[in-house]
Amino acid sequence: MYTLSEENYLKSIYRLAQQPNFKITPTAIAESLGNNPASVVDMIRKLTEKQLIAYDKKKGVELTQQGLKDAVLIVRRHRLWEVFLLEKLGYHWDEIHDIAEELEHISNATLADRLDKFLGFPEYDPHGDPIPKANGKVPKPFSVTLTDLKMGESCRVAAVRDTSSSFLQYLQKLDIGIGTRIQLIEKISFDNSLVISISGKENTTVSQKFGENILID
Amino acid sequence: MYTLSEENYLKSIYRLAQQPNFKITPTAIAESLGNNPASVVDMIRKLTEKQLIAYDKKKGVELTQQGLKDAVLIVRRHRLWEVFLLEKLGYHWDEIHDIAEELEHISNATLADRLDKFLGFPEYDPHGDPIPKANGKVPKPFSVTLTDLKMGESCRVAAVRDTSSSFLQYLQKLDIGIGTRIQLIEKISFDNSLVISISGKENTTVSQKFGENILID
DNA sequence: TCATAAAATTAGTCTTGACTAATTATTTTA
DNA sequence: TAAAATAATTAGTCAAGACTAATTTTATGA
Repeated sequence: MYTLSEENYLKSIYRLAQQPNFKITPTAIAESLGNNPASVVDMIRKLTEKQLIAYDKKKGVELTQQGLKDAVLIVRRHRLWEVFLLEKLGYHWDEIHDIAEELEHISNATLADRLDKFLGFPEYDPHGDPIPKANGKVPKPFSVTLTDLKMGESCRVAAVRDTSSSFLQYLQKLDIGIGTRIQLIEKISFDNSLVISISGKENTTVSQKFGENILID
Repeated sequence: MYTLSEENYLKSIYRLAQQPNFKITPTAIAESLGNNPASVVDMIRKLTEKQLIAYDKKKGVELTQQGLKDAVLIVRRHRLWEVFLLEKLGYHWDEIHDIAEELEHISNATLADRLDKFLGFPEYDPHGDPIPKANGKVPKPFSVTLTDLKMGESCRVAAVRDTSSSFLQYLQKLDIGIGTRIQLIEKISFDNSLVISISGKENTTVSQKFGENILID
């Protein structure tokens, strides 16, 4: 289909486009890929020529219909492989992302669909992100975070926003996974820290940033 | 680990080294990869510097201990993925090679071993080639072919030598797969064609070349 | 053994996708 | 609004890994 690089740019642009009202600038793409902005400008030119994106100084970068379709397919593959790695091969939460980064680029007309079937058509990946369907439809993502809870309320962890391994390892340490029950005990108004009870156990304090990265049901 | 290209060269050299008494020349490598000999010379230099191969004009190219170890691992990954694609995802015999060519390059310390376990530690891949073990040991390959059968004898198909999709598709047409029973009815002395009965059905005539590519038990 | 063919090698080029440094645009902010 | 800061872009470079064309080595066979 496309080169490794092209696919990574498409995916990165797709991910950035998930943030509502966010203007996708060359710098933003550069940061998300760890590349130099100059390199990004080159690739923007290339992808524009291939009609996968449109770039307008005012609006920033946008995926075209074709670009969106392709990006969604890459994300679909990534998330399906994550499910495979976790459920079938027994990897941990924080190990699967990097491997899926490589697996997602394997292109074969029916691979994603066969894998999807083999896995039982999962709707969400192990990080709770929605897995695009074969027809390109994307299940609704979770959007409420821990910080939206009211005092005393409890919830189930549905997904996480940050997927860095430092965050995922922190979660592991706190014994938090998909489905874990969390109750909000107190909000510290000084810095919006959250005092929570995990699975009914003793209270733990976490930062606002932490809370914003926990999506709940 | 290494670049895509480096890995492909290693694997190609390993495959060529399987043919006994075969001198691995730049031209041979070039042909097996579909590359230009000039490109091969460049890569021979590079791999020699990395101490993965040794090149001697008299002896040709040989894998060093390290090179052999790495090549075996790549072949291990390739063959394990082939088993996965056939057994778990339901691909056909002739579709899996090309996909495994991509999957084999995914490097993660434990991926091959986890996959191996998940598949039940298979000894041979769907083409009947031995799957190197985690410790680098390679199960004994099959070495007797259809042409070694005596008149009237029958056998089981254990593997195939040629893995081109034209051959594999021909096999599919003849309804021959791993495990299929074949009886030798007659050898035509003129051109060594073989008259065989597949799974006890009516007789079929195949060429000597065909027979040499069917490994049997 | 010498001429010819084949193989190996060298030299130089190309493309991809990165980079740095320099320049130009655009935002901020004082 | 002008100066300063930030962002975007251009120009030029680099490495990997392929190529072609030319040259040198090595084999082969008359």
